[in-house]
Order: sequence, then C-alpha cells, then structure tokens
Amino acid sequence: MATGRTHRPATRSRGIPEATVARLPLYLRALTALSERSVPTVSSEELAAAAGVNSAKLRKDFSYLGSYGTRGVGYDVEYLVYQISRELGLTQDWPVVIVGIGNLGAALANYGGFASRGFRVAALIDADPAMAGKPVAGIAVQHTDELEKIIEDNGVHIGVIATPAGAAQQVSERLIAAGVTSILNFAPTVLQVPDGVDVRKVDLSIELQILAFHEQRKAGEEATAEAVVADAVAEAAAKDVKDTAAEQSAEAKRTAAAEAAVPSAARAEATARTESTDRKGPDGDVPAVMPA
Amino acid sequence: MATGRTHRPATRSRGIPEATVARLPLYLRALTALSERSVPTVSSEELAAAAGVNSAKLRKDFSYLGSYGTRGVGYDVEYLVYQISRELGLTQDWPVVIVGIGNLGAALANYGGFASRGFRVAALIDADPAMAGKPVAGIAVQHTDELEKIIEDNGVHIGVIATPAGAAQQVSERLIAAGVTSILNFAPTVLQVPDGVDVRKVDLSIELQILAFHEQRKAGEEATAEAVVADAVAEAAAKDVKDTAAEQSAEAKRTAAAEAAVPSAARAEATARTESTDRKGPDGDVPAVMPA
DNA sequence: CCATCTTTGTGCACGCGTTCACAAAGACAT
DNA sequence: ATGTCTTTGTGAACGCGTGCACAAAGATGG
Repeated sequence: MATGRTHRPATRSRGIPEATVARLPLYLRALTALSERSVPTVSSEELAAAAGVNSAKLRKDFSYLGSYGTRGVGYDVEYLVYQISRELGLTQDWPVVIVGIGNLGAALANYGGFASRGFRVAALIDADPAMAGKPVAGIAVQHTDELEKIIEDNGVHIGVIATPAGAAQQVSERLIAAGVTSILNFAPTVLQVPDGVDVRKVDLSIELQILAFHEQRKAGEEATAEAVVADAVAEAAAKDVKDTAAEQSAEAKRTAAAEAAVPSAARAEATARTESTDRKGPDGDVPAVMPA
Repeated sequence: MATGRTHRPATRSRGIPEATVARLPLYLRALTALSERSVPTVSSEELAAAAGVNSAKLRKDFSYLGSYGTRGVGYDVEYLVYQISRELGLTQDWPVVIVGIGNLGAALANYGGFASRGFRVAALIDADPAMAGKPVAGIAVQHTDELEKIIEDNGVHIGVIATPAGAAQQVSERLIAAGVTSILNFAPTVLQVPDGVDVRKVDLSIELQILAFHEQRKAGEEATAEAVVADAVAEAAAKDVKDTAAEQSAEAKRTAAAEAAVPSAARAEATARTESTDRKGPDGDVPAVMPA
C-alpha cells in the first residue's frame, strides 16, 4: 500500500475504528469478485484469505458493522456487499474533480475503477490555458479559473490533487474555500488544512523509499558479524567527524562525514558479497552520494 | 496516504519501528527542502511542523537512528539528510522496472521524483507487442518476454506493477522468480507472494472509498436524532429481510434488502437536508444501487 | 566560571489494534 | 428431538505507537 495518513486525530467515527474502515474497501473488492462468480456465501476464513488478512481480524471488523453472518454457514455475499457499500457511503454517487491534468492526472481520469465504485469524475481542471477544452478520457479539461464555479455547481466534496508540489497548497485552499472537505493528494507536499477537512496522501516516492529500506536490510542481513563491526566503525567515524567538525561549515561537515563513512560501508558490502552469492548494491560497488 | 501494507508480520527491522521507517522519507523531504534553502540547522519543533507531525514523535523517531542532534541548538540539516538517506538505503542507486505501460505506467515513468531520490528506471515492460520499442519518458518499452533477462542483467530487486488486475499476480510471480524481492503494486489485487518478498500497495479506489466514508459521516452528523432513528428502521428492515428470506435465492434476497432499506435511507437523508443547509447526497436523492 | 535559557532524548502511561481462544449459535444428520 | 459439527462473535491479553512531561545536555551571556 501507500503511505501518508493525515487524519483527524483518532475520532473513532461512529464506533468504527479507522483501521477497520481502511480494510472495508478490501473486503468489498473480494466480495464483489465472489459475487460476480455467483458465490452465494463465504466463510470468514475464505474471505480473509482472499483479502489477505487474518480471519479473526475480519470477523472483528464485521462485528463493528453488526451481526451479518450466520454461524455454521458464513456470510451472505450479496448482503454483505450491500452493507459494506452502504457503510462506506458508496450507495450514492460522489462527484470528484481532478486538478492537475499532467501524466498522472490523465492516468487518474482514465482509471476505470472510478465509475464502477461509486465515484464520478465531474471535472478535470488544469492551470495551463493550452489544456483548456482538450478532451481527456472523454471529458473536456477546464481552466483553473472555473474551479470555484465547478465545485459549487456540482456539489463536489471530494477533490484529487495531481499538480506539481508547488501548486498543491494553493489549490487545496481554493478547493476547500469552495466547499471541498476531502482531498486525495498526489503531490509530494504536506498540505496544511483546517480542521474538518480530511486529507489522504499517496506518494510514490515515499513508497519506494520504504521498499528500499527493507531491501537494504535484506541485502545486509546475510553479512552478519563482520558487517556489524564495519558498520560500527563507520558509525564511529561519522560521529567523530560530527564532534570534531563543530565549527566547520555544514557543507564541509557533510562532505567529511561522507568520506569517512562511505569507505567503511563499502568494505562491509564487499565482505558481504564474498560471503553470500550475488547479493550486492545493484548499481556499482561504491554507494553514490545521496540525492540533492 | 494510501493503503495496503502487506508486510512481514512486524519484524521490527534492526530496532527501527515500521511506523518510524514510514516517516523517514517525510522528514527527508522536509530536510532536503531546508537544505536547498541553505538552512544550516533546524529544531525538532520546526522540522516537525514542516513534516506535519508531532515534535515528540519526531525526536523519538530520530532517537532510533542515534543521537544526531545538539541540545539547545537542534539538528544539522546536511548531516541529518545524509544519515536518513543512508538509513533508507538511498546512498545507492536502485534500478527499478515498471511493468505495464498504460496511462499509469507512463505517468510513473515520467515521474521526476524517481531519479532525484535514489531510484533509476532500468526498464519499462509491457505485454503489448505494439508497444515494444516505443519510447516512453525517453526509454524504449520492452516486451514481457524479456522480463527475466532484464531483471537479471540489471540486478533489479524492486519492481513496480501497473498492469491490469488480471495480470498482476502472474507478473509478480515472474518478477519474483527472476530475483525481485520488493514490489510496489498499483493493480487492484491482493498479491500472493512468498515470505521474504515485500509488497506495498497503492490503490486509488480504496483511498477514495475511505474518503467517502468520512465524507458521508460528516454529512450525516448534523442530522442527529431523527436520522439515527431512520437508520435504525432501515437496519431493522434489512435484517428482517435477511431473516425471512432465508430460503430465497441470494439475488432475490439482495434485491429485497435494497428495496426495504433504501427508501428509509433516503428518508433519513431528506430529513438531514431540511435541517442542515445544503449538505446532501451529491448526485441525486435516491442512492443508486452499489456497483457490480 | 557560573547562571540562564533552549532544545534534545527518553521514561512512562495510555489507548488503539491485533490475535488468541472459546462459548454461543445455528445448520444438518440421524 | 437430540447430538454433532461448523463457524461466528467477542472477551481478554498483549504489543506497538503516541504523546506528555521532564531531566540532562549543551549553548550563550555575563
């Protein structure tokens, strides 16, 4: 999954825990699949497997909605689909606007999952005058100037931001001022919003970085003792640099730290490689300096 | 953020909590911004504000990495950037393949955040022979047949799946067999993977559904007593249908439940509307039946 | 060198979420 | 009817994550 929950502090909504709410769409998808295959009932065990969760967790999740199962049998698929849809508010059709019709915005506009799940793209909005009028996914792009009018005329409460990072905050403010109270943010920025507005963030770069962390850990854990030692050396060297470089400029300090630490790390990696088979830093042997 | 963590059960990696790991990229981004503005040091309070988190949480997060701050002063921006980058494994350059070059895949390929953050698009792969050779984001798309060779030749460990749901599982199996151990999955499916493989899921539809839930709740909470009563009625009616329709077909049961419940819900909504000002189901008055 | 002021690092308590394990409920067969 | 078997629904224990609040550390000024 992705990251970046910016939620109201834990206002357990009508008794349904946030964690449960986040899983309901997952169950719903699994149930819809079963429904299409005309499966009449499903046990918590089966459904849990399909949704990739623990069966006890699933049962507890459902218990927050009510007692919708039958002991000894399981859950009625169609009935459960309806109950979850209703709970999630998908029995109504939500108009959504997408702001920022670049590569990503266009991809979102074309995403089929919208219409089939209770959402309708009410408008596509972009700041580039050259985009205005152009059809994307069968909908003519409108200019940002129209934003407020579009929101109000269509009674839009959910907005998707797919603009560059720089524009996101301002766009969010205009959306909110016009009546939007829920935002799905794809721009790599932390949005500052007033209370009462929900923001969910999807950040590709963050997801990849989390994967990289685990990947690095996997690569490192075969190199046990020696690597740990080498790491400690690198650590100490870096720390030392920090301590002794107290009056140097930040830039000089960073460079010094890199020089001191990187060779040790490289050594650790080399060691790891000779021990294990092929696991190594994917690109080269000496780690590059970090991005800007 | 997005949803869908499919992680190793909680193998707290080298003492760093998963929740902290998930926030490190956030801090890193805020720090990089400060770095570009040549800010030498930053306090936990300031940085926390920029990253949108509690300052105590931030300090605790950093404490897992070591004591990198200076009391009375704050944190050295450059030094911290380096430490976090190293911890996340971004001091090396990770080659990444993107499978499924549709709208979304193309958007991802064009996403600038890649290169600047330690990732490099090693290849774009698509099953459509017509796509083969076409340049997307300056890289020629390659056919799925080449998948294994590409992975192995480039030492790729991280794969991004942007295919339709139907193809995702098979693609993941091929990726894993070829050596990929971390997957970022954009396809709306739960991937079944062996132990040792990390999967993170980004699901637009799920994010929107979670927003819809909160949105519905906001709309409903102005309508207090009467709505609750009406809801209870709908609940009872639905339950009743379920009970009495025990021997009916699933399809008939669902229809009956919808008929019994929906009018009540509509009533509740109507009540809400007269009481509050303009908050209403965005599209029509009668909730549509849920998606297929 | 001492006093003061700022800011970190963390012990502690609390609450949420997860999981286990089992009793209650119902289906189904005899 | 009665017993057996399956599966739900949930009480209780546990562990992780969060946030408070404060002591320790160090900078800064006199």
